[in-house]
Amino acid sequence: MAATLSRAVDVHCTLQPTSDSNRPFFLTSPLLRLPYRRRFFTTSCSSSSSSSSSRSPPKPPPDYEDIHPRNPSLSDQLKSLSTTLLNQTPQQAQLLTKPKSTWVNPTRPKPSVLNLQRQKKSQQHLYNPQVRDLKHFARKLDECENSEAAFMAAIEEMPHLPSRENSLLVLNSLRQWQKTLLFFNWIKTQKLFPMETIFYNVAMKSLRFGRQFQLTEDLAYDMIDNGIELDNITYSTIITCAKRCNLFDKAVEWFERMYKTGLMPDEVTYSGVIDVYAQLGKVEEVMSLYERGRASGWAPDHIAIAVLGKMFGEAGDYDGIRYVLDEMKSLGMQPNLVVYNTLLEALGKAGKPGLARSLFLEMIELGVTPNEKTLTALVKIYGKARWGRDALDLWERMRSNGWKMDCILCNTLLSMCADLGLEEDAERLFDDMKGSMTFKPNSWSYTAMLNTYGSLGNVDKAMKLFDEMSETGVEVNVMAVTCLIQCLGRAKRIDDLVRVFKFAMERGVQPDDRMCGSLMSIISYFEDGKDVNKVLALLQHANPELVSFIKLLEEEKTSFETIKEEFRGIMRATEVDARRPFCNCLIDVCRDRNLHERAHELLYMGTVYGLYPGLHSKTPDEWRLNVRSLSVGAANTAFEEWMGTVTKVIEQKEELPKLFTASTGAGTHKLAQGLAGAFESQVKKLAAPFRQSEEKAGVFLATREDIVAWAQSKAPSLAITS
DNA sequence: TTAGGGTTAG
Repeated sequence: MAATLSRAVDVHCTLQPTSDSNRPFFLTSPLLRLPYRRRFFTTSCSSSSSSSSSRSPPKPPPDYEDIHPRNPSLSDQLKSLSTTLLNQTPQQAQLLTKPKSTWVNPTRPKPSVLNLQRQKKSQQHLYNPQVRDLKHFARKLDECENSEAAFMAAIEEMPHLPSRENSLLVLNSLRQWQKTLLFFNWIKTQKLFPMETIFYNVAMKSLRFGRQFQLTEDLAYDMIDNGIELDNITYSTIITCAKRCNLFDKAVEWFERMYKTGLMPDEVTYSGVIDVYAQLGKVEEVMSLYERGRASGWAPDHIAIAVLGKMFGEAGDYDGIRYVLDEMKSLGMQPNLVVYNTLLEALGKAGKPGLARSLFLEMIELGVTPNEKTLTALVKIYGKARWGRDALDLWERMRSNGWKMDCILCNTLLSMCADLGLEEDAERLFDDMKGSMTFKPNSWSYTAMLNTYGSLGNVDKAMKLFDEMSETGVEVNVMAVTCLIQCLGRAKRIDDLVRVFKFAMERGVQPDDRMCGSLMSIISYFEDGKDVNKVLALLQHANPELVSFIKLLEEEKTSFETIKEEFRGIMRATEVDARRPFCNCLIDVCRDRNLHERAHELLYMGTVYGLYPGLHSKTPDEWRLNVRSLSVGAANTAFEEWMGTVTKVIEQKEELPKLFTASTGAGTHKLAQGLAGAFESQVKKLAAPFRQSEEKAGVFLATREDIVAWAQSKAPSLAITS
């Protein structure tokens, strides 16, 4: 079986990044030979543990796409743009065909992908003495019944003539998109003046607020049909409307259309589109657009910078965040509150609590007052990092400075209490919230409290709180139930667990993958017996396929081919975030039942499907095994597999590094709690020569010499042949 | 503040 894992590792490390031929025009253009791209996108696949390795995905198996559905490729999306559309404007066509000359010959214009001059809004807001009457009228229209008849009756009472200015004022004052549309159509039929772009733009803004993309697009087609000019405001409104409706392909489509008509985006439209790609996680495309804009002389503003920062945060990409900070420095830009908030959040997601703390201190020093979002980000970071002292210092600072709190911040503080096991602080805040007029505890607050009690094993308090939640009319949701189930499972109170589960089902709670994961982990606490069957019955209700799969794993005659096929089906049907926990639990279940071979097969499958990125990494001097995201059973399986591979390497007399390292983590993360201890006993069981590092907790080390001696002691034939 | 873009919760 050792060979299976080394096969999987090979799959990870032999693939080169995708070639330029598949990239859209702005990536393949020779215009783009810029530092960022060199640094980030030509990194060849390496097995080192540097952050670049996360950008070198393993070669997926043939059915990978089924399990990880992707958005349509950008090159497909932008094919028309690259091959035809841009060529339609002579200047741009020249840029694409003769790019070099634009750089070497300063007399030629600089390549441009955006208009540096932002579109001006019209300055026609003259003093209108009828403003009050018209706004009052708009309010009445908003309040009238949502039917055409009621609207037509109400419109009779328009206090002044529906002149261009008066109509525009009313249109702009309406809040409900239905009314905006009715009023828009009405003024159109009145034909008192020609409909200009601004009327469409105002109407679209209202439709965007109501997330009505189809109607927005209909208006745009109406403009095209009637020969009314679409300007940058129109396009950016359409694009952001599509974005808000999660119709990213539509956003790209309208951006393409804009170039097609020869209109150049200004910085607002441009950063809007960059955000579209950022939200799709298309980092390369974003950076290409960004760098091309920069090459055109664009000085990005706070909004564009925040878009980049958020994108790198979502990707957990610290190098990217550094790039954003460097960009700001070179632009001479001082971050504003939103940029600080975005970067704090990003640093949290990239796992850099210390840098987040420094950035927060810098922001305070510069006199920027944090808001609820700033504090929420920081509280979350300190909680997840288990930085108790920093968390409590910050909380104290919040109190003494009288910084404003909102419901999300309070709930984040409660979650932090759960992370840090601060029962009394949580109870105090929870009681304050109950007494507050502004925000009462909601299902998030109850869930955080259940988590606090759960993490401390305070089962009775958790049960009592759950009763209170059910009685006070707070929505009993799947997350709260899952927290309580975890707590009851750990306490092995299975009958209570069954009761809670049934109650939740009666209340209409829909089990999700996270809940199934919890049930499965509880199954792995027990080797067999009545309790397991009780939990299996619940899992059967929540996810029958999973129970069938567990039974299949337990049957000796099941072939590896069947396991592979069924595993694929299970993972395909599972939410991305729950796939690794599922695989971990399944491995644990197998090991508890002494099905070690099965456990290895599952680990192999999990590795092939990319559930354990960074499990193995190699440099010439050091081979590492990182089991921090694995359960105890999965970590033990991975360790056995690793040692098997190493033995094989010794057998084949291939080169070995000086040092072998296994990281379990030191127990700051919930999953890692106990992992180091469990790992140590596994090492002892195998008599493997790993010792805990004295400098770094949760790291185990072994030298080449020790490993070779150990392997030879286990298989004397190795010693004879060497 | 009155036609367009960015930031908070399992």
